[in-house]
Amino acid sequence: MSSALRISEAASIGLHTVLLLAQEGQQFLSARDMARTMGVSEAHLSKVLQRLVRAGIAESARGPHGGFRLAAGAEALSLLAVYEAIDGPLRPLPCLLGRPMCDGKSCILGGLLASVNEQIRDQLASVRLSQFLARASGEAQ
Amino acid sequence: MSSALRISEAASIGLHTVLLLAQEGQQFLSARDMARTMGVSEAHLSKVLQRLVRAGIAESARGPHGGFRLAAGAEALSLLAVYEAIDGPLRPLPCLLGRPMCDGKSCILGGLLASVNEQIRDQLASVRLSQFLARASGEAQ
DNA sequence: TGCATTCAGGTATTACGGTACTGCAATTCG
DNA sequence: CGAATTGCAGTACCGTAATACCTGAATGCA
Repeated sequence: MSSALRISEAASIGLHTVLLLAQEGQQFLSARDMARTMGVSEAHLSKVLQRLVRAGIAESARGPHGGFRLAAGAEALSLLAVYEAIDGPLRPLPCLLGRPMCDGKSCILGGLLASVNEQIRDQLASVRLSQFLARASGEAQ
Repeated sequence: MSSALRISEAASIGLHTVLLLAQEGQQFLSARDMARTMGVSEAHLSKVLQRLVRAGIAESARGPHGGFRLAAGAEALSLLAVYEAIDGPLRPLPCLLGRPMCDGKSCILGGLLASVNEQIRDQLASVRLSQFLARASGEAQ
């Protein structure tokens, strides 16, 4: 009974994390530091970071002075790619389960929800990580 | 890891139910019939119907030949009102929990998600139940 | 070579949504 | 007028999924 069209907290953390990493450039950031910066639990963040690494969006280094940074070429990625790396692919959202009622003709809700979904997709896809890149060398955006 | 921007099944059922009721006009529809029509569980539908009644969107009649129908004046309502009666108010969606990071300046994600949310709101608010009203007296739409 | 640091994976816990059950009111028929 | 049937209303249970925790493995430095 609580909320609305929900985006998972994990996805939110992931998006913010990627932004942080982009701002840091080649520098490594530890999970602990990022957790403090964002004010989220380090445990939860770690899990999200694992997803990003496995998806090839970030890369990790262990040991002292280790941490995470954006993988090479990740600047070209969109926020949509990041989102899908965490929460899985963005579903087509076919209406509901409505075979019996909404299959034949185009259900009003189906059309409506589909268009909303398209808009979300477009918005996420239109933003690239390169917009937030702050080069360590000093070259501003 | 499963889905995406999610709309609850309860909300979907509620929206469809209201459409069904609108098409039926003054006639009462039993929960069982509607459940069959939509292909959803009667128990779950009942819960949704309770919400609609308490919100003043639908009205119920007990006993034989009872059921549910749209409340007087409900034709003027929008799909947004129906949605909020079921899933609660549509949150402003402030970003995530991001006080520490996103409070001061406008967070990029906050702005993005907020605009998406606005679009959803507008879409839902632009559709009125009267569009689906089929008068029992015979006057076509 | 040993120790401190940090990531990696698996495991428990909590919260939410969905489901099922039981109770109450109204109507209709005998 | 009374009883049984019909159908809504509220409550309680259960399963799933998201979140928080905990232990282990690997790396780099002294």
